[in-house]
Amino acid sequence: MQTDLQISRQSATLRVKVEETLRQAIANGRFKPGQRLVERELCEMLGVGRTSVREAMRQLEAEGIITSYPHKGPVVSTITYEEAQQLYTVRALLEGFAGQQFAEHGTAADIATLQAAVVEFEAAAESGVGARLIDAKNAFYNCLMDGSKNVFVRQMLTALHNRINLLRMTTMTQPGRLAHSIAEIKDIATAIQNRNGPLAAAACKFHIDQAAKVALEYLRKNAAPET
Amino acid sequence: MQTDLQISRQSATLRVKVEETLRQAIANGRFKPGQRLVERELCEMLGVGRTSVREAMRQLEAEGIITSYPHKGPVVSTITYEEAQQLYTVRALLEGFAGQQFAEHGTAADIATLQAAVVEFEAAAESGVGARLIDAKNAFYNCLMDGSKNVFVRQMLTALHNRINLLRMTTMTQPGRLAHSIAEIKDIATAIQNRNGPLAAAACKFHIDQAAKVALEYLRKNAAPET
DNA sequence: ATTGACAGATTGTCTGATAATCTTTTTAAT
DNA sequence: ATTAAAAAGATTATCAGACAATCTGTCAAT
Repeated sequence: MQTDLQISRQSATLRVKVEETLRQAIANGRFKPGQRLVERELCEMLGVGRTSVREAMRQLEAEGIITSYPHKGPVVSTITYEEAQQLYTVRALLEGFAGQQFAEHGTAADIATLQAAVVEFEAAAESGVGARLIDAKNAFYNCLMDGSKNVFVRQMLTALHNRINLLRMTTMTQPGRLAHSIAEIKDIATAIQNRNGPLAAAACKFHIDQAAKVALEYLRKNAAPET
Repeated sequence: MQTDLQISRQSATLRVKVEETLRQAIANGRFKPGQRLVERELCEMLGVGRTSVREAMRQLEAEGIITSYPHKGPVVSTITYEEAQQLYTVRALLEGFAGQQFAEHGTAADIATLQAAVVEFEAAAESGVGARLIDAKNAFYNCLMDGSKNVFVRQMLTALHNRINLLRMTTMTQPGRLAHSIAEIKDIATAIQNRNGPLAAAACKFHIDQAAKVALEYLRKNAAPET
């Protein structure tokens, strides 16, 4: 008797699918920050009615990845240098917390999962396949977020990740950064495995701060403060 | 030439007004947690079309104050004991951060505003007028949030406050709690004024932890784990 | 008591229409 | 020619009506 027999869950209201599609399209750069999202075009492009598109917009707007001005319609959100700074700051705070909680209250199974994610991350890095690396990274962060044992922290971090993605600046593309990144992640995992809460928090913060440094540096150089 | 001359903000698309109205109605208990929000009823009640109501729903859903299941419609969110715990935990974390930032980077003007808020809070407490007390409390927290100088922290804390409000349990109704509350708030303000970051953070955390203790205690007693 | 069919209620989604508002172009005045 | 005012065009905001899909409760049959 299998415990998990889910029929392909076809339901998931159209609107949700639209949300997912658009979120994805924005995350992978199909729609770029600043770009207008014209209702009618989206309807045609997606083959759905205005209702679904408009409701999905409200959701994405609430998530912060699109911004809309009354009577002008939505645009993909842009992030200023200052906002990026703040984004990374609060991310460091929350992820540090998650790391600490993980270290102090995570189950053995949680830790095993985290270690597996680290291993896969290394393998992915070695393989050089971009998509695999991204998946591995997400798996790691997902595990870490769950470690907080706090739904709200998870929600907030997910939202933050989505918004940081807008920077379209996979900090890992920076030469040499990847190696450091791996080392930092291993430090995090190690601290957690050793049940050292404060050290885990510090490692998380350090990791994010390093990523922030690279991203902000890049942002400053390619500063494009448009309207 | 006045720098701020806002005409009654007539614009604010209908949808936004609906959001505000409903948020308010939920915050003050007009709609109680668990209660269904039937689309048609809301339309009649508010005198607006389904479009506006549905889009407002998506917003409130994203904020977490309503929850909706496909084909069953939205209900005012309920909060379990564990969720309440988590809510207060992350609130303590963020408010602690805000307090620390305030102490370390707040301007003299910010501090003056905070002090004024504290004074008004005391006066409001003395006056015994409930509404005034609530306003004063909000003013204080608003000021504190701004002290973080971080839009995202502000957004997150606002969202958290809205959700905690669902508990419909103004921790201050607890006998004797108000006096403690005032003392704690004064401690926060003092630490900030002394530019003592860590102390300010600790004071904020302590304040929230105390509030959490009262709220959770109350929740446990009146535990009503419905479906 | 359990099952199954049926009716009623409500949501999900589409379409068309109209008003409100922004943007651009054209026209008019200096 | 330059600037201001007016007209046109485009897009959003909102409503209303319709229909399918889905949930819920009722009631008879086993």
